[in-house]
Amino acid sequence: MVEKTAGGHGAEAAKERKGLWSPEEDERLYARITRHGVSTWSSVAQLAGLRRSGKSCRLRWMNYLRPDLKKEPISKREQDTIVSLQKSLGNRWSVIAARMPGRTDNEIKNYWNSRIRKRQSVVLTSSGDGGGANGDPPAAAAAETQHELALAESPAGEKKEPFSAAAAPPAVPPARFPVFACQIPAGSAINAAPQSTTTTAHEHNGAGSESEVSVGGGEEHCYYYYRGGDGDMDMFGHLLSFDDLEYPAAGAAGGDLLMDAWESQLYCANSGGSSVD
DNA sequence: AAAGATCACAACCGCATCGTT
DNA sequence: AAACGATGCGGTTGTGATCTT
Repeated sequence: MVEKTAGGHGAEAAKERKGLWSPEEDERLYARITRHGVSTWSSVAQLAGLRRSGKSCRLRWMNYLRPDLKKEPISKREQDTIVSLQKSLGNRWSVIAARMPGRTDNEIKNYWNSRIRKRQSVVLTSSGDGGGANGDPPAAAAAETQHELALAESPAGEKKEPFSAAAAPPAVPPARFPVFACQIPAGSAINAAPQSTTTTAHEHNGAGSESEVSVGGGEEHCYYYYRGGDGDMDMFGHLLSFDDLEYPAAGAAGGDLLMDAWESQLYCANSGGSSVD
């Protein structure tokens, strides 16, 4: 249940709100962070006039408001990667998410828990108890489920957006994060390239007018952001689409090494610093 | 058409870790 | 070295939407 008094004034404003975020709260948080960055999350909550904990603000930003998040459903390739990485890394969702630009640990975790794990348990159950009561031959059931696993696409439903992040100016990550910007020509391949030695932390100006190009590699956390200035986040998503990247077949032997190679493609985009126009 | 069941996702909670003083 | 506060992470729960009967 969402109170409709978000951000309301008055003496009781000190009382912390919980539950779903209202569009107004989202807007306040988004505006605050894009204009001023983050010193500490508790101060963000306070300065944005939100009756939320810093923790809650951080979570909302990381999982929902961050402009570099992908909006489209998880693709088959991404699903394969999740399966592969979960197999090699276990439930280290943040590590898995770090290898999947635009996806959050929470999103991946939810995806795993609600779909993949469920399907895998079906496979195990089917093969373990002799096929179940519905008469499906176990092998066929397993195969069917595996096939489903392999082909499953996310349901078509679009995520609901309380306000249009896409209409907002290109935002920048909070100041305290390691920040690297990558600008990649539309349609260009992203190749494994020698790591740039240039890493430029960007200051937040909130105006989206910056055009600095920086490429950083080997960092555990990496933000890419598009500084085209027209606020087109779809372009952003296109440029950095997971499916545009070439990577070794998931699930192949030596997954970690292979994923690292692939990861390096992600994090070491073509240098050259061409801009996006 | 209505009620109940199921599903997907957002958010919270508690603990661990890290950085600062 | 210890204490404290902030942040990060993974597990779990709550809520709204959708599907089924």
